[in-house]
Amino acid sequence: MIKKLDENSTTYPDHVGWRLWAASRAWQSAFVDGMRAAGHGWMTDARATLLAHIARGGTPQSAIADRMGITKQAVQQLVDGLVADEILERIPDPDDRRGRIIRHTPRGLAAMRHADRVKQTIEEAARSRIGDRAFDCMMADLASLVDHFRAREPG
Amino acid sequence: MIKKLDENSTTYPDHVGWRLWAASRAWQSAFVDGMRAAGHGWMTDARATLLAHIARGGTPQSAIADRMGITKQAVQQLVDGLVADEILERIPDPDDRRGRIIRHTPRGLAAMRHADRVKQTIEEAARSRIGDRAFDCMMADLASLVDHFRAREPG
DNA sequence: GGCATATCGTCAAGATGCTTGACTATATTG
DNA sequence: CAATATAGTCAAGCATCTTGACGATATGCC
Repeated sequence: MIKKLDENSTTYPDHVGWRLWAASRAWQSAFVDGMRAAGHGWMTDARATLLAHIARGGTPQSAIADRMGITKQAVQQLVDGLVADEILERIPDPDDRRGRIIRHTPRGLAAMRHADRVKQTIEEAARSRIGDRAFDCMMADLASLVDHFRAREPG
Repeated sequence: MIKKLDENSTTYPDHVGWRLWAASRAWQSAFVDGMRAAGHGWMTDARATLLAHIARGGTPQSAIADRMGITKQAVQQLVDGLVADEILERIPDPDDRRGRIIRHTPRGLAAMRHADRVKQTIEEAARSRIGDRAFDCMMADLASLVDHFRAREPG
C-alpha cells in the first residue's frame, strides 16, 4: 500500500499509518466536540485519552502512565487538572502504601456515562456508513494490530 | 463494542476510538524509532505527521494546515524547524503570489526514500502478524471511516 | 477600473502537554 | 539488614499548538 516514489507527483502519501492517524484524530475530535456540546467544556484530547485508560473501578497512577506510553509526571499533571475539576480523585492504594488509585468522582462517573452515549452515537453513525460487517472486521483487525505492536515494543 | 457500565469493574474501557488511538500511536512510535535508529535524529511525531501531508511535488502551506486540521501558524512553526534542518524548503507559488509551496530539499527527499523503507518494514511485520487478508480489509475499512468523518466535519 | 471582502503567510504572545532530573517514601530482593 | 527498584511528587524546560493582529495579494461584485 505504500505508494511508489514519484518526485513530481502531487498526490499525497497514503499508507496504514496515515489512515490510522486520520481515523484516530477524527474520532477523538468528534468525541471531544460531542462532549463539549453536551456541556462538558473541560474535555480535551489529552484528557479524553487519559480517561480512556482509567477503569471504572479505579487504576493506579503508574499503570496509566505505562498503558498510555507517557511519563508518570505527565500523567500526574493531567490528573492534577482533572482532580481540580472534580472529575477524578486520588485514594490510597490498600495494597501499596507508596501508591495511589485514581478513580472517578460521582461527577466524573456521570460524565463517563454521558461519554458512553456520545461514543455510541459516533459509532452508530460510522457503522451505518461503512456497514456492520466492515466495522466488526476492522475492530478485530485493529485489536490484532494493537496486540502486535504491544508485543513488539513492551517498553 | 462499547462496554456496559460497571462501576466496580477493573477492566479498561475498549472501543473503536481507543483501538484507533492505540494502533495509530504504536505505528507512529515505530516509525519515529526506525527513522531515528537510521540516523534521522531530527524526526519527531509531529514532524512525521506533517511530512505525511506533503506531496512529493510540493504542497501549499495552507493546504497542509487544512489537511492536518491545525492552524496555519502551527504549520508554519513546524515548517520553520524543518527548513532550518534542511529537510524542507519554501518556494514561491507560481499561481498565487501570496502563497508558498513547501517541498522537500534533496536531503529531505533522501529522508523520504528512507522513510518509505522504514514504513515498508513495519507494514510487512504487521501483515505477517495479522495476515494479508485482514490487513487489506482493515486498510479498506479505514479508508471508508476516514471518508465518513471527513464528509461529516468539513471544517 | 475600483472597492469590499477573503485568503496566504508572518510575527508575537501565551496555553497545554509532554520531557528530564532530582527527591522522599515505601517495596522487594538477597 | 543493606542494596536496589518503584510510586508519587516538585521543579524547570522544551515542543507543539492556539489566538490575535498585521501587510500583501486574490477574488467577487458594482
